[in-house]
Amino acid sequence: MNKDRSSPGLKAAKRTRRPADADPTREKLLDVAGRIFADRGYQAATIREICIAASANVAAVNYHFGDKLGLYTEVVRQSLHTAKHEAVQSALDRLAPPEEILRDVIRARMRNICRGGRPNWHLRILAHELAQPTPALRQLIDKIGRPLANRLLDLIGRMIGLPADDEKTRLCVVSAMGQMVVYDFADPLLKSVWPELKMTPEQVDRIADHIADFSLSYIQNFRSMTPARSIKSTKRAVKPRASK
Amino acid sequence: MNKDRSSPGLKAAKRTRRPADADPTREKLLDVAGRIFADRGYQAATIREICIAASANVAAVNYHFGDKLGLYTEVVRQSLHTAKHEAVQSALDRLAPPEEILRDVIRARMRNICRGGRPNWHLRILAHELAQPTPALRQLIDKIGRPLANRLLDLIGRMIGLPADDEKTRLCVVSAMGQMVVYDFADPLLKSVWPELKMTPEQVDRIADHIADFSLSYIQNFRSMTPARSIKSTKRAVKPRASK
DNA sequence: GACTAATTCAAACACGTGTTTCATACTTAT
DNA sequence: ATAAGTATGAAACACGTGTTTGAATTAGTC
Repeated sequence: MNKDRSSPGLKAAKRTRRPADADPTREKLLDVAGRIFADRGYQAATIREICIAASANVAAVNYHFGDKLGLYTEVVRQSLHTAKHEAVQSALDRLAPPEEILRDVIRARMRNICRGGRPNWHLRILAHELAQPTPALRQLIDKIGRPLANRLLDLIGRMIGLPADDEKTRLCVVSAMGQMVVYDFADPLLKSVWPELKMTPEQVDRIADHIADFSLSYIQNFRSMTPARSIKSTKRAVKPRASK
Repeated sequence: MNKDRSSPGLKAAKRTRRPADADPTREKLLDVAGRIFADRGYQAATIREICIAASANVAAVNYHFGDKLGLYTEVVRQSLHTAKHEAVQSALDRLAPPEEILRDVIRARMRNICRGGRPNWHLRILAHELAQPTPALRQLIDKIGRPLANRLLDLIGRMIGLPADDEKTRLCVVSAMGQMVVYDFADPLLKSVWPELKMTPEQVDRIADHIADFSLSYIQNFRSMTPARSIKSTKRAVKPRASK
């Protein structure tokens, strides 16, 4: 509790060597911690393992970040400010037919799962947070989960002609997102029942296209299948069971 | 390592009171451990917490189950032998049109997520296992994940007229399963962007029907959209973009 | 080159964990 | 009632964890 040490973890001004912002051990620590937190989770990851991998002393974490949670939240904070999620956002800002926007968003999101063959650790941290929440979960939801979901609600709501907060709109958004997130959550299960799944860039693009096709098939036909629904939207639309 | 104690954890024959199979503390321990393991995960759950909740001594776990992992694997084993997943299996065994089978399977699976309002802890254990695998993961995959996936591959493969191991068939199965599992994996995220999601039995049924409609829309139209594909199956079918 | 602050290091600390010990109460068969 | 095996209880143990300490080392400034 007592922070009588100099503890530059919250240092406001470092006298020298600020411009390059290159504190080698601090950077190395963040880099290594990101990967280790991502595949072990916050609790299971140990400071000693991180420090050994970063060739740093155990006390380095407490010196530079205060404590373990400080290191973790800084890792999460940096992962949010990275350009990884920008592709998804920019796809949503494009001026194009909604079908194309949705397709591009799905592709951008899918490409984020694997970055050059290896799974992107930014998303695995979210997976761990959902299983075992830490104080960083709210931050993650507010910064990436909620904005994306809200934009998708608007987009798909327009496509099916229902308000964004209609239950049917939400169901469609969850259906679309569920198809995506299963690939970074259920990874061990997928590998087990689908050995050919290698997540190469080409295959990831095929997956993205499939998800877009799969989703658009229902979304694009929804309007024609629901006869003149009132704007206030009752609970459920008529079942589009046998559309043929 | 040395098990010189009597250690009935692996006891083959208990002299008395076998018929009722009612060892109170053992049963209580299993019951409590199931819930605690389910929402904390294997590592984060502590033996002391479990024993306090079960009004048992800390040594009870080691006495009845050998060690923590023994308790956990027994919890998992019992959760597999329970009747929870039978509804899903029996739905697959029905003699009915494939569309109805798929719809019933989805409904049975969705109803398993929430058992009377409260989330079913059997599935939350799987969620934790996928994030932080333990030796029990393989068991879970082999007993529930793989069989269900294989039957769905057959079912959907027949519906779209492609072999079960075709990439397109797998993509469709993952799309269907992804829509379901997102509801027990991304629970905190869903609650955040969809406050009205209460998972009442009625709403769960609506969700299940939606997932079935959403999936069948693509699956049922797939055949008519792919012109006479060769049996060996090229990589991708023609995009069913504008089916109207 | 000396002084000062920042940083690193090895060691120790405090604490929670799973596990074990051994004494005690209990149950059952003789 | 007695003896033997079963189950429980409180305390202690061994170990890994995050954290702290204080000295040693480095880097920057005059």
